[in-house]
Amino acid sequence: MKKEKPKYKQIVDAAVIVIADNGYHQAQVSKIAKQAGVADGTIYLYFKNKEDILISVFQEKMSLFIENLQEIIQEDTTPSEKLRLMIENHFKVLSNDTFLSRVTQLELRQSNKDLRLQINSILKEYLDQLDAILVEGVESGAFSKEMDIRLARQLIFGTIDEVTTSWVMKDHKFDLNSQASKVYQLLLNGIKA
Amino acid sequence: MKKEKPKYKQIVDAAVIVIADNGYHQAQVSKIAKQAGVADGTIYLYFKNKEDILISVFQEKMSLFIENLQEIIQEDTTPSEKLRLMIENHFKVLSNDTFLSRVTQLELRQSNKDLRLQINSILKEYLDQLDAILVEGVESGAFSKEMDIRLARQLIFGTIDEVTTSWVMKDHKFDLNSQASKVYQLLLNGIKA
Amino acid sequence: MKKEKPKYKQIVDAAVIVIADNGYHQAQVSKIAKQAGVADGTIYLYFKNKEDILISVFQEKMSLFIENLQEIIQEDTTPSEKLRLMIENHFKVLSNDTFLSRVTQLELRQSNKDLRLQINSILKEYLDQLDAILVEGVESGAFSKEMDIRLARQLIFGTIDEVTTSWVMKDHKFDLNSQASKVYQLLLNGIKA
Amino acid sequence: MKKEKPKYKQIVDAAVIVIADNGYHQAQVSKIAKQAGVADGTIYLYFKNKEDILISVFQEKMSLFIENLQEIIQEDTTPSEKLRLMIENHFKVLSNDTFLSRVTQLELRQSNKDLRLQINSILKEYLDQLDAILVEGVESGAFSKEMDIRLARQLIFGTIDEVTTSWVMKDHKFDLNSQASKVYQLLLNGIKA
DNA sequence: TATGAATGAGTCTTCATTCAT
DNA sequence: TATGAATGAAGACTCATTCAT
Repeated sequence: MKKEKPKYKQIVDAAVIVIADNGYHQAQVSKIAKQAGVADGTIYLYFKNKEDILISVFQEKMSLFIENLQEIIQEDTTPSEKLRLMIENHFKVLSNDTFLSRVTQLELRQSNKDLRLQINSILKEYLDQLDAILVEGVESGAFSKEMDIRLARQLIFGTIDEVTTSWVMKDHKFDLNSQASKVYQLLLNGIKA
Repeated sequence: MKKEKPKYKQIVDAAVIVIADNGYHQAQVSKIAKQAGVADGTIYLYFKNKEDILISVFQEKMSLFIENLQEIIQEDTTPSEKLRLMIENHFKVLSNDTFLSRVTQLELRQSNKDLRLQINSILKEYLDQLDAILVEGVESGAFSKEMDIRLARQLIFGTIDEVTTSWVMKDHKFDLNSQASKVYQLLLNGIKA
Repeated sequence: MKKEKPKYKQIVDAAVIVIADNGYHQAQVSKIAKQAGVADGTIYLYFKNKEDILISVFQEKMSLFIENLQEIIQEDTTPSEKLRLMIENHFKVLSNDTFLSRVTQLELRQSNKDLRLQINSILKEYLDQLDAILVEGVESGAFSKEMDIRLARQLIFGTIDEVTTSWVMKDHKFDLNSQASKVYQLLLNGIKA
Repeated sequence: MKKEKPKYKQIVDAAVIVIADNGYHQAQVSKIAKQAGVADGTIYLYFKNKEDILISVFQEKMSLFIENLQEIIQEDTTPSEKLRLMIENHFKVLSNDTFLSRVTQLELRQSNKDLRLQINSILKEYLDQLDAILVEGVESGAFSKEMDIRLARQLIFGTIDEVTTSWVMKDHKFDLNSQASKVYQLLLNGIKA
């Protein structure tokens, strides 16, 4: 499978760096190829077109969130604790890779509607995991029975995303990880029973 | 002042329609000129460049939120009630102009970092109003004393924005206004004392 | 009408020269623009795309044949004489413009099937004129009553085209005009009553 | 000799099919290799470059005409009869292989001047055979003494080629073989004594 | 002989902006 | 003020050919 070949990963990683450094609109295929140490044409042996590179970037990096999240959910903890771990994990992954955080919070959002629809469908898996936590919480009585799951999801994801974007736009000047417990507390208040 | 001349408004309104109809990347200056009923060159008598048009679009339309919000704050109501009215107002303004909602939630976000920084500085006035409500709420004892104002602002704005974007991406299929009271309740829970 | 603007003709004439000099596959749009003395982008104010330039070259230049031919047919002469004049005219037009002859006999034939279908539909008007002469000749008894019009047209056009192409491929080394009477005699023998 | 190796013929036959199916400009080396069941690189063990493949296609397939023609000429018949048999043979060979007819009449003509010069030199052998018939006819008194051999050759070849191309462009909709006697008659009239 | 992954040169087209009128 | 014809820079993608295995 092509995704397991080293050059595939080489190019995806190069794309993250080039986009973070130059911005989405200045991330030419030739720059990505140069950063990856391959010829321009080689890109097209692994990706259908430029859009395909960007989708793959998101797909590959999103898995960092999702894989961790699955471990957390499998653990034998309460829904509230799962939520806290999810927020901590989200902030930790992005804190550890400021290149990636620029790309996901700022640059990739400059793509057109088609690309964003594709990104959303990748994101869906993450949001589905979040929904599962919320449903479990309602059923266990930890979260409010009147709660609208979709709204709660938008509350949580919207807040996390806004906090993260703000952190990136302020050039990572404050410590994102240390925000986690306060964000958790605010969100938990909103949804708890 | 140039902003009061009829052609200035003509061009800004034309830009909203063209961007909503064609998307950000397909909103060429010549299309905006045609929609506004002026020559391409005339645009440059009123705007420095294309970016200047887009900033002006945001600036002009943002005032819809801010003017209403000021009336609300001036009213003699509790901070919680002000928050509720602000959410309702936000949803109402966007519900009334689906063209505008497409433009602010989807299309204008495809701009580059510089443009978004400018947009953020316009947005700041709106967020400052929100901060004022929050401060008032803390001082009056309605909102939690431990609350971090910045985080609370991100909680509120992030959630409103996420709900709205989701509504636009689902082609306005559900009624945004009717979400207001549930969103208010969730957010209030998060921040109340 | 856009075809009357000087730049339209400037570009068509430039295209003939560039194609004749460099060959069909080496006739880049930028070369044509340079030869025409305009910017690359200007080409696209007058032509939809590169293919449109090539079709226009054929269209504009084909009219040289057709307009002359109409004068000849309107004259009060016998069908045989009309045929003779048509052949002479064909050879004369191409003899007078060796650039054009390279382009029509060699270069434009390297185009893909779509373009050639378009060229054929332009050519049709010319062949219709030829058919008219043939029909008139059959009716007047000058040409054989058993003659198949389509075959006769292919005999005449095929021969003229082969003679001309051969002249071009031999770098115009012999005098094309002086072949006219012999070609006429051969063709007339083939079709006369 | 490499031309007798099985893979050589495999590749030439694959090229005919690929060109007929996809057109000259869409006949990439990799498609030909795939159709032939060999690796891309293997092509270059048997052919110098892509042009060499195309020349070989013409060379190999042209022999179909020439070998038959030699048998006809060796027979003890009159020059007029030889001409008739040559026309019939030409039409028959192409009728029997519509793939080949597309390739020779339409696709291979999209090649550049160099390739066409090479093709012409291969064609020369065929035209030389035709010349021999014409000379014999003049000497035997069957064809006109004033006849210009080169013009007569262009009359005959140009007509046959035009009829055939027309048949291909009309998607082989009429029966080419049945045109032979009428074409023969027209041509004979043109050149007979 | 045979493979096929890698190479990298080459080009059409768009569109924000200008400037002579 | 207003016009709109003209400008020209910039970039994604293809495919014939090579060469290490």
